[in-house]
Amino acid sequence: MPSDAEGAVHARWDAARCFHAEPSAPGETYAIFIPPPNVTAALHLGHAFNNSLQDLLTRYHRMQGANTLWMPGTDHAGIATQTVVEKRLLLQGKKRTDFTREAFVEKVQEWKDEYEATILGQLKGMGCSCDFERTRFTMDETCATAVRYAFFTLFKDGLVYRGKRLVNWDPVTQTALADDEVEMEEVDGSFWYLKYPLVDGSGHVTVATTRPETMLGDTAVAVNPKDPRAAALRGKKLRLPIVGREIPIVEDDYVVMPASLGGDPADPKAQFATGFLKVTPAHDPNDWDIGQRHNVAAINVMAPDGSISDRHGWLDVSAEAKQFVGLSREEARKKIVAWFKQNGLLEEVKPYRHSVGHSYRSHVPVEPYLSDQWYVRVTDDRLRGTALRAMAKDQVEGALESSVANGPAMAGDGELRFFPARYAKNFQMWHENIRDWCISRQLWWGHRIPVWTKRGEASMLASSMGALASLDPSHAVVRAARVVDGADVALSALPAASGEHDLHVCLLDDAQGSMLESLGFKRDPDVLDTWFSSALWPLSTLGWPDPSKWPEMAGLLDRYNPSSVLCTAREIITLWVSRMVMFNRYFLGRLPFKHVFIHAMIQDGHGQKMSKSLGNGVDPRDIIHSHGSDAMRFTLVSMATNTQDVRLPVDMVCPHTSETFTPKWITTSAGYTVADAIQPSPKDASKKMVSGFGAATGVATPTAEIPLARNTSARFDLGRNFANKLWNATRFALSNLSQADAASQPAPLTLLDRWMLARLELASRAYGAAVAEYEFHRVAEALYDLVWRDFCDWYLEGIKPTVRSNATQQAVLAASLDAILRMLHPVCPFVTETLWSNVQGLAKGSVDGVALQPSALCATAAWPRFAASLRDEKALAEFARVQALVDAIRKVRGERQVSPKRRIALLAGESVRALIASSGGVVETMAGLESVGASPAARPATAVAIPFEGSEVLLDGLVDAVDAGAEKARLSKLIADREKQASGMRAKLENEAYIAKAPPALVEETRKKLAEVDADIAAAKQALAALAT
RNA sequence: GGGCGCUUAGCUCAGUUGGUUAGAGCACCGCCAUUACACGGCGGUGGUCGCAGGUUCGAGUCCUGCAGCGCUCACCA
Repeated sequence: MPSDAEGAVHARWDAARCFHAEPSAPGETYAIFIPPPNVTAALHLGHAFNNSLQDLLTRYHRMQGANTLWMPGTDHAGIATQTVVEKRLLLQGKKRTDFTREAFVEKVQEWKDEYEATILGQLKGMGCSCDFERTRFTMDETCATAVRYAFFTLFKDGLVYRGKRLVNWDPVTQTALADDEVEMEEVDGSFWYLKYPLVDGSGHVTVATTRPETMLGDTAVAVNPKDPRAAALRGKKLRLPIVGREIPIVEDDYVVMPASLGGDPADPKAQFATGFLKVTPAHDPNDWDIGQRHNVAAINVMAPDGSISDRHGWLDVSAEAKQFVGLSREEARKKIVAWFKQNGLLEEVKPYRHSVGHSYRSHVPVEPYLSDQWYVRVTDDRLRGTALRAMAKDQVEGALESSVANGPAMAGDGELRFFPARYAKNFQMWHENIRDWCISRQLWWGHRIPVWTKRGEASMLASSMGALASLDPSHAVVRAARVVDGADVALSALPAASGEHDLHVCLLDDAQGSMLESLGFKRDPDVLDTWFSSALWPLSTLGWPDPSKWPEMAGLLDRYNPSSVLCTAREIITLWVSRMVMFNRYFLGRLPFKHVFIHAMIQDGHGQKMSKSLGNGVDPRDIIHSHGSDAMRFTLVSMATNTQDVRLPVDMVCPHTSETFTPKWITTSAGYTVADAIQPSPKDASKKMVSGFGAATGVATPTAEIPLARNTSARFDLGRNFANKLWNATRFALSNLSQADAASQPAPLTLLDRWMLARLELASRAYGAAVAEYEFHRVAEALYDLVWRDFCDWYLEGIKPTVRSNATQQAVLAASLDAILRMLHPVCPFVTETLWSNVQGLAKGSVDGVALQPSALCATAAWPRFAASLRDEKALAEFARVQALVDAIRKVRGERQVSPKRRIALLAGESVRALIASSGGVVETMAGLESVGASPAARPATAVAIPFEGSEVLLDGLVDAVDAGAEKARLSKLIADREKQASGMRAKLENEAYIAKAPPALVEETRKKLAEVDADIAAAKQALAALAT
């Protein structure tokens, strides 16, 4: 089996250091940064797919002579990794807070070490030609230096700020989440219609809400100014029930009017709206905006754990309201509804199904929560604008807004190109609607924010300014902000200011940290969003900002940034691609990569995304185990079309018997189809195994008796069969080359030889074109047809009788084999490398027009060069006729079930005999001919006729006696087929509009084709008539 | 709700600017243990290209509408 040798092959590559990039080496630059996989878990097939394509690109360009770097590494994945580690600790009955921060980080570090090793092992197992000597981790020293410098620079430049904003708050893990870390889930809820009385006793208004508990923080009620009731209410105030707070009625366009009062009936909100909207700025993002517009207060009534609290900004707690303080948000909701009911202020309750944001981490509803967080001002033109200006002009939809289009020019403007092009639109729309990026996370695992803060009265802070004067401004930046609203205050204005302020000091390194702490400053406990460090990946992996600190990184930054292409899935265009473009351009003034290639997603057999939590991800090691690495890669490459996600039906392998079987599927409560946690062995139900779903969800833990089952998929048979075919073809070719006859002579190139060389030249061009367009399935297709259809089915079969005595043909065979191994190498590196030395060791003649530079390793071999002279159109056309003739004869043999051993005589006219002669024996070999003769005057009784190119070809000796009935049926069917074809063409030619409007060449071709088909019909009819007599 | 994509043979998918008989692999049927390969060879069966309109000499391909599926962004009155 070809896959046996994979380990040995890897050892040879390592020994030769053939994937190590040296920036000083010659060649065009070709660089790829791996999308660093999260260290949360082992890689699945989605990663295998992503990396197979990157390796194909890398190896292809390496063989083209490029100076290549494929930069590997892993991502610390802040929230995700901390979560998995916390879950594991929970199984041991421990919580994060049972540890010190340092001790906990140590635990996470252990997990990271384990999975980083697993991931790198998987990459090697897949044959990835990464420069493993340069492997980075987003939290290693090099990356940490880059993160620190980037944050410091952004802070200094005013692009990082502290803001009091509503964030997506996870009350369980008590951290802010980025917008994209919130998952929407459909929830059955209710609409509660609450009455708020007017202060003047003249009645009430009714508001509708899905979250009655937030009413404690209401500071206004809004009404649409067009609402007919608005005028009468203008200037009036409401008495907020329970709290007793007097709140204004404000007028705002945002409010949807009920359908009955002229609201748009198509707007679902108009169906249930009352026209009055309670405004709770501290607990709803839209209300926050309304509050800003009308200058009403934001009153936070919740503690960070989501309970009702009077200690986080709520001061006017009435005696009536006291009973709700301390309740969870769920309990508070029930009790507040009950209170309204008791007091006759609950008008109505309607059931309502709507989607609610849930934490992707703890899966509880996210609370919009007012808190202080750090933001990157990505809305600034220096970030957003540079990203938009980077786009290739022809991929921009419409025109960029003029303020962006007229922004400062920069290297790389207009050079960022997406493949497929439609994804450019995603990128553009994201930036056109971008909002500032919340980058602080209340976690322990990550890059800690390098800001020290002291809070106090302005005058007190001003007095400690003196001590800060000693700080080196190139290593420390000081800023002040009002606590009340987070607004920046100039340091010079601080002494005159009043009220509480924050003094923030951002440090480039920790050297001055203890000095600040002795002054009463405290370091921010939060860490940065994972994507902050990911955004720097094309910079940090190359030693930015100061490569001189790491001697082995000298020259990397200038050589490999910008890189050639980023290969990734569409889901992270916004999270990652955008931010890399913004940061790379901001910090370095260039693009991080010129191309963005977005590939399909790998789904399971039920069309579901492979996910860690579902456990439906397939480990590439399972597929390597069942099919081999090359087979996996070839199959994945062949599935890489640019429109369609890949659906992969997955089977299970019984660990007890090694049998492959289809597991029992179940549907989870969330509606996913997964393999039941425990599966019985197909032949012996007493033996059991655990599925990936069982292991991932913790429903079942694998043990020695009930082990984890591997997965496999019949889809990979394609690749396995292909690798096997190549293996056997090579063996056969080698045996012919080593057993050449002593009398072997040079000879002119046969048609078959010329055809094979032309096919190689053609395949190489098709390959290059497909790679340039990132259409990888066309690469697999070109290789499959070249190796299997052309080389094995026709060339190897065709040369069998002649190759041992024809030295020229041996040279062509050896050159073809050598070129095929080279071309196949980027897709199937292991089998080609294993076979390589055998083929390289051949003493063989050269072939004119084929340049095959010698190389010790296939991995470092040069791409085969084919002269344009090999592009022999005549040979291609003539051999196509040979194939058509052979096919026609084989078809009759197949239909008549003639034994392959049976040799037959062919009788035909001059042109067919000339074609057979020019084929150099190929027709005789492939069609099983014993002799070729001229058409006789009298048709032999045992001859069977086939029409070919408009004339009759007789096959004699095919059968002992012609079965007239069967022959009639065969010929009649053939005639019917051709008649159908002819009538279609005839109809066309009789259509005057076709003659008049279709291109003349096409009309001419139709005429020619029709004449040929008609001739075939005539020949077949003649044969039919001969049968009748 | 906005955007994007998909719907082609039993299954998984190709099908480049509209062009002559819509392809592949698997599965299925027949023949073949022929000296590279049964993970093989040769031959075959199988599709009114989601539905309804339109443009065109000509539509799987372009346009409009509809239906279903998926992804993504937005949305908790």
